[in-house]
Amino acid sequence: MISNELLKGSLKTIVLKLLKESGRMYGYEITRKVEELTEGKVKLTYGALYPVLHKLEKEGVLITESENYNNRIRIYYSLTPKGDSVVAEKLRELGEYIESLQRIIEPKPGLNYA
Amino acid sequence: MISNELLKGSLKTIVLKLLKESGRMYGYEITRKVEELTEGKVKLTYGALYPVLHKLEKEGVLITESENYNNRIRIYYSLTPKGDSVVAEKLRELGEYIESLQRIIEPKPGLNYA
DNA sequence: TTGCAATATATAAGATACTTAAATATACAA
DNA sequence: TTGTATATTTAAGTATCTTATATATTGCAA
Repeated sequence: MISNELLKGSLKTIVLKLLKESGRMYGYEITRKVEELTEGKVKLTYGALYPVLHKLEKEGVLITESENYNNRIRIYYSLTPKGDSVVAEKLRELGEYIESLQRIIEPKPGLNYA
Repeated sequence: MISNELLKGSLKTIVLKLLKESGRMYGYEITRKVEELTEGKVKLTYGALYPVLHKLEKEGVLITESENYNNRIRIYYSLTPKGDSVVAEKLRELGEYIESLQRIIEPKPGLNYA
């Protein structure tokens, strides 16, 4: 059975997946990337994103590197080895959930032409 | 942009979609149906389902008919005309969200073989 | 040179959704 | 008579997300 956490949000999984793909990213960059990938349809709020990043760091899923760019602080996040397995599991769960949703909401071909 | 409500849950949409398809259903039946469709992967809890049904009724999205079956009360829910348009909108939103999620989490073919 | 948009992070307060748990009640099988 | 399946209700607690505010720099346009 899919963890019920998923019912409440896929934010963590999204963040972890992007970090897995990009190697490392900073918070602001993550929000940009999600907007870009979804053509503006999904916008992460900072009030949701940063607390999640901090939490994942506390849990040992992410590590940070602070860097300066144009006098602006950038805090890069990347996956720890633990993070690698967490993201794999989360992706599996989200994939299953999407599949389940599609089974529920997609019209059944056999019924459409009945 | 997709409503952020969706980030927090797709339960309402699931319920409305099933009612749209079946004409009318009672609460317990909805939980069975979801389990069946998802091969046990998604289980609705009563503590979540019934409050949602009550709320949707209050909002004029659903109407109820109480019936007796084997001395057990069954409260059948069905969509009102307002419910018909609500479910259409919710399904559109959920579809868009699923599509967005897939764009984020699905491996990009071009990158896999690069 | 003033003001606004974009960049970049942080966090408190509030709203909402979902889980867990407990209550009630009938039918049927072991 | 004990347990499982059916059927609904609701209170208390937790977690997540939104909204709003704060801080600070860069760069462009008025």
